[in-house]
Amino acid sequence: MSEVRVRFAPSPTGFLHIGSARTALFNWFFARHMGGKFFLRIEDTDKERSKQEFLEEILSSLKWLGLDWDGELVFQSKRTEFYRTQAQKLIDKGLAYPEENAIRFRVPKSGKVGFEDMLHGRIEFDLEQHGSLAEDLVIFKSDGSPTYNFAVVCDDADMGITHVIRGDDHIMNTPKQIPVYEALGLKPPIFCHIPLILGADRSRMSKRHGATAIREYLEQGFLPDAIVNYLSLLGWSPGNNEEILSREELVKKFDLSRVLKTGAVFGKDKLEWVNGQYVRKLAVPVLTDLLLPSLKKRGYAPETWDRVWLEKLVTLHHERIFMLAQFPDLAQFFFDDKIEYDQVAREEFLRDPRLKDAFLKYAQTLEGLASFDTKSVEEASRALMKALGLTGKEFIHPC
RNA sequence: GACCCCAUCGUCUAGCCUGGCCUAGGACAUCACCCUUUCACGGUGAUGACGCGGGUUCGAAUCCCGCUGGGGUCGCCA
Repeated sequence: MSEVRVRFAPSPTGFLHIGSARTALFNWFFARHMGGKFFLRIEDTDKERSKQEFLEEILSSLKWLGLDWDGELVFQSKRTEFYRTQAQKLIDKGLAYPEENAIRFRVPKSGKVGFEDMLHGRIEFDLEQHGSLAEDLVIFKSDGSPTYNFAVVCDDADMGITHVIRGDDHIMNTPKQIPVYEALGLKPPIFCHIPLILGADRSRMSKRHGATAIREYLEQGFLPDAIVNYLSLLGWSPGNNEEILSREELVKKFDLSRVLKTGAVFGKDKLEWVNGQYVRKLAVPVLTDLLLPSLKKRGYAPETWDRVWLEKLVTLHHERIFMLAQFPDLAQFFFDDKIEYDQVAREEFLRDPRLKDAFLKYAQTLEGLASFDTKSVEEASRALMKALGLTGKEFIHPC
């Protein structure tokens, strides 16, 4: 088989959505696994909604996830002449016609249109009983730009795309695109419609289900490798019980034919667990560097703090962090003396009458220590604890 | 509504193609216990699923049909 060529084709009309990222990821895995090419095409034919900031956001999110692409970016907005040439071919053949300022493609009105989907097998549509397929397809809008369904066909063929891996919300677009391929005398690619990522109510994931933009996960302190790992497990599995897999292992094991046909609910609990697994694998100096931004965001200036001390602090919390942004809350007592005490904790832990003189005694005990080191502090603490008749929990929380 | 897709624990999934090894395995979450002077990490265990009904077969989670349920699409948006 010839070289595999796939593409991810986002529209710069919003941030990179977690679902789109998963589609991009599966394309990328497939390309890298097969030793093929992964291209990026920017579908910016909607002049109103396409924004430069969104394009930058999408590209930086892809880079953050480690999804590198081959070749130059392809901008649909720069290829209008190409689409126009293609449309003219159809007009010349009598397969398309101008209507007002738009151009419509004459779609076949009877018979069947079908295709062999890599995941679903044969999917077929009966044109006579399918309402939305009956109307002639607009391929050029009256503002002079091509429509999605037309530009996609022209580009996928022109770019030599061999496999179109996209969300299954595109299944109904496929019977619109296939006749265009045929009319243009082009060979359709292999289609593979993968299920969408769902929210808790099993409808396609959107803002009301929680964070959907990749950048939000970055801000909350998720690690890109963890996101990649978690996303790869949504709708796919290596076939055994392995769950924590490195990027290299994923590329090696990824098999498009093992992708599930069922939509998967995005579960933050498990993502957090996966992220925690990755956090624990990090070396302390590396983790410390990753923690700096969250500290700065809180208004602290960690770069002025003693590095050795900071790393000790990070070591102390290493096992507790599952999202980087938690750190300032977790460790605030060590670097912020202006914090408010926890009212609930106060009620829960300070009511015990046995604690009455505990603070004073503890302070005296510590002051009387010959040397202030881990061993003697611990021994003195244990002794006092025992003398007061307190358990570890009763003693540690208040003191 | 029409068309299309889908259907294993609460969630992510293994098993399904190539029926028997499945009294359905793993993970997250939950609960209990262990470890631990707190929390957390780690360990052990518990709860928990083949949507329903018909077939086919000696035998079905696995194959077929129907039903039900859920989702998606019906733009000069992409």
